Amino acid sequence: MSLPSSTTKLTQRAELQRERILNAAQTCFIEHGFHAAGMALIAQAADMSPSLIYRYFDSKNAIILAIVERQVANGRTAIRNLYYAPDFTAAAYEAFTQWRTADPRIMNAALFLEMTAEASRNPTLASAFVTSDQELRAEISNWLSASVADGGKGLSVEVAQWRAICIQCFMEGLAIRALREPELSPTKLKLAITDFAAGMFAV
Amino acid sequence: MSLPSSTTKLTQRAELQRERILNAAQTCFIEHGFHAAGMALIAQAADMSPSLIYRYFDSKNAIILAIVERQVANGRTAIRNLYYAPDFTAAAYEAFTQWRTADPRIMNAALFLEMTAEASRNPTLASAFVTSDQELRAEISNWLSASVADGGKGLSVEVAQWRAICIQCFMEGLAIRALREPELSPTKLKLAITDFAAGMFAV
Amino acid sequence: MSLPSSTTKLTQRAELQRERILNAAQTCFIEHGFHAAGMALIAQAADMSPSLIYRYFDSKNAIILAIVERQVANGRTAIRNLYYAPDFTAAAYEAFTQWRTADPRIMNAALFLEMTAEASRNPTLASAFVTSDQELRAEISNWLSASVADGGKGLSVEVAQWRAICIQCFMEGLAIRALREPELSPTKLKLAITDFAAGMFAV
Amino acid sequence: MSLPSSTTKLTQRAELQRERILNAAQTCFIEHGFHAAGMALIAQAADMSPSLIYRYFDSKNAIILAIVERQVANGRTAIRNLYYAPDFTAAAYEAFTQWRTADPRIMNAALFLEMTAEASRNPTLASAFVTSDQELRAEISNWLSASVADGGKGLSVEVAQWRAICIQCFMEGLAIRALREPELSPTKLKLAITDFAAGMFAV
DNA sequence: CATGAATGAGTGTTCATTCAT
DNA sequence: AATGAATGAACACTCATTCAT
Repeated sequence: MSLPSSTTKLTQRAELQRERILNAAQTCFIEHGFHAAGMALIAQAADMSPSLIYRYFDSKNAIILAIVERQVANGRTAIRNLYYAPDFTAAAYEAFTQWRTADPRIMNAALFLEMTAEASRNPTLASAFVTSDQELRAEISNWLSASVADGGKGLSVEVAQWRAICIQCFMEGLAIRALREPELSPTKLKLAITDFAAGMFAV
Repeated sequence: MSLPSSTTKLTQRAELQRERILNAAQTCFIEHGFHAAGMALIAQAADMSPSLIYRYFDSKNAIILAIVERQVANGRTAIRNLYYAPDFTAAAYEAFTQWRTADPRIMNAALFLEMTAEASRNPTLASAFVTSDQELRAEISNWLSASVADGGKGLSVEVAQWRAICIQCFMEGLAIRALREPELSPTKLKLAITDFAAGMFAV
Repeated sequence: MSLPSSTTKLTQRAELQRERILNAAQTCFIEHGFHAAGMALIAQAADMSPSLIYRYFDSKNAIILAIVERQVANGRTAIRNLYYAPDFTAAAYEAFTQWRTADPRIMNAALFLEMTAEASRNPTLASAFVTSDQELRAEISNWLSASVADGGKGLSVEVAQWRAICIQCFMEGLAIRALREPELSPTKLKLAITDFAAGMFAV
Repeated sequence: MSLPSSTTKLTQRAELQRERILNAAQTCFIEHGFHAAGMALIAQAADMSPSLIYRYFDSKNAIILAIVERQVANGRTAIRNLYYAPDFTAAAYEAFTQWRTADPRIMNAALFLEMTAEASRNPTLASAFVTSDQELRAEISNWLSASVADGGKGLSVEVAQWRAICIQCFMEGLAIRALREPELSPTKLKLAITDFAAGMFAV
């Protein structure tokens, strides 16, 4: 029992270091952008030497890839918060707010947009996004078509599909608003969300 | 008469050169991203030497700034196409399609997102966007609150304000969709737009 | 006539720079070896910035390749000195001496050996050497089989072929001696050369 | 009695480890060259961790030095094969062949040349070679001047000295041929060797 | 005895920018 | 107006070496 734990510990340490690097990198990427954040800066943020990073990641690109993967996973939980919430407007407004956090566990808007822009040039990213976005939308669609008793909105399957697209566009549009107009009046924004939701949830 | 015309000609030529550079730069930025597109590449695309670019722009950053400014202006005309159009769905779908063009007169989605992400780091950009986006939204709002006879939707001024926010989010959300799921089913997308518009235009 | 000369001048300058770099690189390679001579050192020796080197050569490897090519060409003239000379012993001894010069127009022994060793790992080099060495040997062979009246040694074509191999081995063996025993007694060495030549030139 | 044996065992083990490292290093050096073969590669070839190597050698340079020393010793036995052999031509041709083996007990041509080139920059190496090469040549000389009854060639002591130089040059020249023209016709090469030997062994 | 973790100095290379012509 | 030549600072990355365990 002690030996297995020892070997596990080694792997755990490595995993811990990887996460430390990813968090540092993410912070740097948010603050300076993918390219402007050099390995030296990331290393400094992770409190280690640049060379050590290469023990855990093959290249800077591998770091970016790893962050993208992690964020794709995080994205799903972010959406779930939306339809598990009792008050859609409040939840969506919080989403708007959170787009600007630097918390590495939560998707950051600048990172999201830069990743998305990069997808138009990097096929690997592109196909990863296609898959993940379709799955995400399917989940939204399921929620909309579930019965009200089950916490859904009771829409027909067909309608749910269109509406899922609308909601996805709207929520991601909020990311852009969050970056370009962070001071956008909360009152008006909440009214807008409520209005939008009313249309989307109408049978 | 000859001298003034000569100086005017020079200025005209200068303006022409600036535009040639901006067009070349924009193409390069779309294809490779802001940082990966080097001055050498831009110069080649503009069919001139890199040094000559510095006669017309102080730095690479100034080029980016100029493109942003130009695009801010273009953005307005893009939105206008929307409410001048008889068929909103068709117009919005065309907007989705055009987000991916490389035509320098039309806003490109990758460029738009990269610019937006950059705004979170560059205060100059940020304030430019705040102003331009507010103006844009005001225009949408005016359209929505104009009488049907005048080509508007006859909404109350208050409601029009919220709806303008919704429409802005939705249309920009389409930019993200255009990049991440370019193969998204046109049929479903059009249905989604129609559905969304129905809610937005309802009195 | 004037314009062509102008364009020629530009090319001449570039060619001059290339040669300046090659000479500097060769000196550095001789003094420190291929790998230990960094671009910074070469640049310093050429009295220019490291980046400027990249205007004239694609990579450090391209520089090495260029030096090899140049030396392959030089090798031929070196051999020719041998059989144009009235006194073979004196000429061969001078060859021994010159193996250690740093003059970039003359093959240096350390460079020669390092290039040769590298050939066992780099196929491009390898095939370049095969060709050049065969041509070189053919020339020696022709010399040996030419009539005495024509400055040759009057050997049969067959014998000349073997002897050319012997001479090539011997002369290149001198390169190794020049490096490992630079203080080798000139007297004994000359006697050795004379003795060797007597055997080689005997009908 | 137990303790001494224990320490002896340790020393034996240490010596074994050193040889394991040297063999691994030599293989790597032959395959990749001195500089391109990193400590990590050598360690992997020796099936141990890079850090452990430093328990047995002070530095990478020390490993190179040790290999050189070992090869200096091996060189002597290689030459002995030559004059112990009944058929000089066959023996010399085999030497040509063996210049390209990777067997760490036998001198490899690429290694030999790289070491020799290095000697022009490293005085320690240089003086080691001077000594060893002189001894080697003395041995050849003794062989040539020994009576035919004793397996020698019966040459005068004076002539033997020159001829030894010739033979050394020729045999080492074969190393260069082996690297640059490994496909050199065996038939012609053997004829060349025979011809050369005839001249060398003539009284 | 043996290792994985860690580092600092160095590698070749790129690129926005300046300047003489 | 226009260019080729030139540079310095930065880049991602490597590697021989050390050290705690």
